[in-house]
Amino acid sequence: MIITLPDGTKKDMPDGSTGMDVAMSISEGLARNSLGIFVNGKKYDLSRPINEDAEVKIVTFNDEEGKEIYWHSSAHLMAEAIAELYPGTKFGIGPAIEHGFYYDVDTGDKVITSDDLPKIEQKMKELAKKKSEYQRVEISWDDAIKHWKEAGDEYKIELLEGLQDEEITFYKHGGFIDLCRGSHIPNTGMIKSIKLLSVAGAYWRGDSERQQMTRVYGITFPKKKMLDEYLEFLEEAKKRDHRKLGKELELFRILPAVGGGLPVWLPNGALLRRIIEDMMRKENLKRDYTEVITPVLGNLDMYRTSGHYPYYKDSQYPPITMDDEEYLLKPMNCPHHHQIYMTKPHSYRELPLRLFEFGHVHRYEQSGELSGLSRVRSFTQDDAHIYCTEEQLKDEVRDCVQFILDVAKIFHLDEGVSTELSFRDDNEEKYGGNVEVWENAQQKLLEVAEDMNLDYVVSPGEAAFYGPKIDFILKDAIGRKWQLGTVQLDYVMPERFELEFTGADNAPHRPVIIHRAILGSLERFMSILIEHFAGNFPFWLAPEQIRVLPVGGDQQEAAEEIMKKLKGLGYRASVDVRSEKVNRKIAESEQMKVPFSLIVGKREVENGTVSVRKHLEGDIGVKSLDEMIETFKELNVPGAM
RNA sequence: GCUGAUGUAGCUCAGUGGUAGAGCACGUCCUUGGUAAGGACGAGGUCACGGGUUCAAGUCCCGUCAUCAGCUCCA
Repeated sequence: MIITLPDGTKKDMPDGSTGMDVAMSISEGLARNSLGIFVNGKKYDLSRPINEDAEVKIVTFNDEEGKEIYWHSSAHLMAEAIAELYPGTKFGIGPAIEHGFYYDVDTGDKVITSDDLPKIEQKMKELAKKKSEYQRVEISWDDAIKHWKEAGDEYKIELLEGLQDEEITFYKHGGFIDLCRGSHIPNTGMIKSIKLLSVAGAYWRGDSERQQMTRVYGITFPKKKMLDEYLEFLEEAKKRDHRKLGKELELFRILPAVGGGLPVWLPNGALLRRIIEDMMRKENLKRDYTEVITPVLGNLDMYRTSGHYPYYKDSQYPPITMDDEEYLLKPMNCPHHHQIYMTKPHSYRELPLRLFEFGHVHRYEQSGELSGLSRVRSFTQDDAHIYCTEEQLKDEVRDCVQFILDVAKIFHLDEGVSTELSFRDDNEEKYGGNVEVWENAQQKLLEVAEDMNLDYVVSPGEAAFYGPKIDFILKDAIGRKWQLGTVQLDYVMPERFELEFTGADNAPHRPVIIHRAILGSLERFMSILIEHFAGNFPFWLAPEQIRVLPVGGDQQEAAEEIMKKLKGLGYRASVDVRSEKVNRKIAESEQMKVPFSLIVGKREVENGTVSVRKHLEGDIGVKSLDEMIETFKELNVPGAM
């Protein structure tokens, strides 16, 4: 048979050769590190014979698919350990996840807690050392059912019932056997470094009506160094947690007295937010958007017209009734903007009309969902609606995409931007508008993605009910991905609100609406920004940019003069005149992550200079104040670092 | 919303049924200093809230609220 490798190389190998044979034929090193093989796109164990001509791809831990196989096998190893330690345990599912794996287990009366993790971890290490081979066993459905009935595991039986017409396989290693599609790594000995991370409750099949099982999370690596790096990454993420930094840097607080999910902005945070808003306002105006302001309440009928009410009742605050009229705390700005569009007749000459607003909305998120600034009940979107003609649509979408990319660059979030095109799923009925219009719109989005060279994936079934969209996924400084900007096409609202413009033919036409947000919600964006910069904001963003520190009492006046001069030039400066040692003042300025500390002692006063300490860099020497002001000027620009 | 954990001074946290604590922050005073925390004294508490058990509750029980982890949800 002919085996074709990913680089196109063809190898003639005997029928029945295994993935391991293929790996061996390439190099011994590869054979040692391979975790699985894809044969004509299907996952195979390395020990499974290949019986036909095939295109193959061997995967190692460096491949996403390799990690998936490795962690899935690790989940089996953990299950074996749990089964040995807690006989009678029933097992749900145990997949690989983005970082590691989990297994849902039902240990009956004995509940596994985090205190038990070291013991399980230890057992896994013992079992791994045995280098037990993972063996694939093909079995009939009836025999499979029989097996799990004997084992008394109703979860596996339920899984099997959903697999009646499929090929059933078991995987066996050491003393453990599991219903599993595979594939797996050759043997448990390849799992070297093991860390169990946490336990949590999880519903069987994700259904909150059903049995809650214990989900045990873990991660494994082929090298200890990789585990150490991962644990370091977790530490780093913890250090950057915006909830912790938000408190330490006095940016925001969530006060029980105010309410869950209702953050209050402290002076530093309010400043930071206004800086971002001012920058965004300028960027919007530059791109020919016009700003509008609409109230946080709106007549309920308007939301009935838009179709938002009552479908999304679950996430809305209950309506307020006044003078026999019902009002809703607005959960989105769209209908308000449509009403603004409707205040006067429009000519095709006015289009595209771009309305933007820092729209303050309220959504009643489930209590268990609330988390810092990432998920709140009161937040502000940098929302905009573009009313345009079908012909203008593509250009407008392209401009929105460029806008998002430009802003990502300003915040240094432009490395590794990816996008998701959310399209309709023709098997579902939730969508408004007709199919051809959708097809056309989706085609346009695809074209934009292609033209602009976006890194994109298409996700059918992820579209909003009113139209397809492009979502942007940005990567922060430590590689975590966040969904931020979104551009959504809408053919439904113009119909519902009967929006019109007069064309060149003097006849009424329907505009198309683009919904777009660059940052999404200011709150969420700022949580990401805080973590991205670890609180070390660049000069132009820092709420406090410069702190002047007199060394002794004699320099107090000179220091105050400097502070006033800087403030006069528009910088956010302060002075620390307390009768503390300069060491102490420096320590506190550094803790608050102020970008520049200007130390003013006897020598500096005499020479009209300042001794400059830059946050994260330390003492950078004595400079003239004018020279520093030049530096500040260069740094006080959005995007500068 | 569900499961579990947590809730003590502004912050971080000790406190296993018997007089509410520490460090930092805060105030006053001393100290006037040179690149990450000088000293003394002082003030500060509805131990989240409500109920219960007990001679006695920060501590045990129940409920509520909030926070955290995970699940479910996120138009």
